Amino acid sequence: MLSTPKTARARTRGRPPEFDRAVALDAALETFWLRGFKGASLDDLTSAMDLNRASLYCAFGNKANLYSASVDHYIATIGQTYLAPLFANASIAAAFEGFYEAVIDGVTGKHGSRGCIVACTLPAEAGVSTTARDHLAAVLAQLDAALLARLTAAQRAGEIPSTRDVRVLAQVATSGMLALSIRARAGATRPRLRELAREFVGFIAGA
Amino acid sequence: MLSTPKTARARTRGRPPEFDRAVALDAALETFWLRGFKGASLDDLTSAMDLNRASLYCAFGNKANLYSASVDHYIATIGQTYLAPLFANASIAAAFEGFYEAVIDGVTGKHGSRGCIVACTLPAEAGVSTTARDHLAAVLAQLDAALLARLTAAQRAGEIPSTRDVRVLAQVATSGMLALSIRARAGATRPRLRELAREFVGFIAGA
DNA sequence: CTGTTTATGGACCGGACGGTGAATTAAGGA
DNA sequence: TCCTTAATTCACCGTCCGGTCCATAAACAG
Repeated sequence: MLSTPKTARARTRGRPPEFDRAVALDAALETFWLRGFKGASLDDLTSAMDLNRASLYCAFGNKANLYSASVDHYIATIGQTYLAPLFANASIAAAFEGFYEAVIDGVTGKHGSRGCIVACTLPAEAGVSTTARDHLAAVLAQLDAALLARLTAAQRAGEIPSTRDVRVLAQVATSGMLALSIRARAGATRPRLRELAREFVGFIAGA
Repeated sequence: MLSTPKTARARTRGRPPEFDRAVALDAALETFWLRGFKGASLDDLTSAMDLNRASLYCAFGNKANLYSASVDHYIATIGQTYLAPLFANASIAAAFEGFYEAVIDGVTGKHGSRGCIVACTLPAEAGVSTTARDHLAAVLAQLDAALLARLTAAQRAGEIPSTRDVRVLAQVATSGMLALSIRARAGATRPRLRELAREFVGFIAGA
């Protein structure tokens, strides 16, 4: 029936929704983040989102779509807070210090150390779902690209030798984030994570 | 009834098992590796292990124990093939080249790119199960320790400056493995993984 | 042989799962 | 006002889930 799952809120016909899509996605993200895709039941989701099953189904299609939308929501909100320091700092060292500090803040949140939903829950699904695998690949590529942009800028500014392959260096920087995420999930404390982050910054900035 | 789940195969009374525990664990590992803990049903497991539900339950207790045993089995078998090159190569660079090459071989196996069961399926469970979280922490610490042993040997041999903190460097080396694993799960090809591994070797060996 | 011990095969259980249908309600359009 | 559209409520469905029970089979001890 509905070809597009109402992404744009185009018309104002019919009964208006009683929920805020962004707020609902926040709650879904929280749930998936902690429990993973398979571990989050529809009961978990509807109670966290304060939403009826039918409403959820009408708004997001099904559980897999909701998970996908939650991951995208994560990228668009929390993920951006990770990237913000990159271009808010002049030196490449300060930029990546700020990046990793923001990441550590994100993966050791107020609700406990949950890591990152991408690094900690998507890979499990990627083994059985090709769409999850493609989603994981796309997110990694997106992160690589953002970090690469900052690195190339630094290289043009002479902060990084032109002999260095910044494309691979961006992947190393992404690796640091993945590792911080998994270690946070395993219970590592912030000081330990900061030690690790500092080492990555040293490598990237060429200490 | 049974206080100990028959870990040691002590006596030879009663009907002998028709299955080989190691072979059964191999099959369980394959299943969990691909599908994750929640994604692998008992039907999946029993058919892969060619084992009856009751036999499985008698031998391993329950699904969570079987998963835990599978992860340990992974460490004891495949994990060791990763570590073997570390001490089989004289130079620190060659040692870690061999290590990452073995890792890449493992995470891009003949059954497709599945990454590593630890990096790709354990973190998802660590969000809801404290035993899974502790298991993840223990495995990471174990890997850190193994890599640290090689690094300290290299430092004593003068290959690594004494000013370098090899403890953190070992965590960096582990990070490289985690990243290779997740990227393999996302579908990265071997040449791309080798590029990344080479950069980590340069990082560690101080190229 | 008989009794004991352990593994096997297969049926079975209660519950949780993802998803659906029908009736109701609230808004805009004519 | 009446019709259309869309969101909400709630009960419901078939299936799959992890786990258990029981009768039977195969080994050893006596």
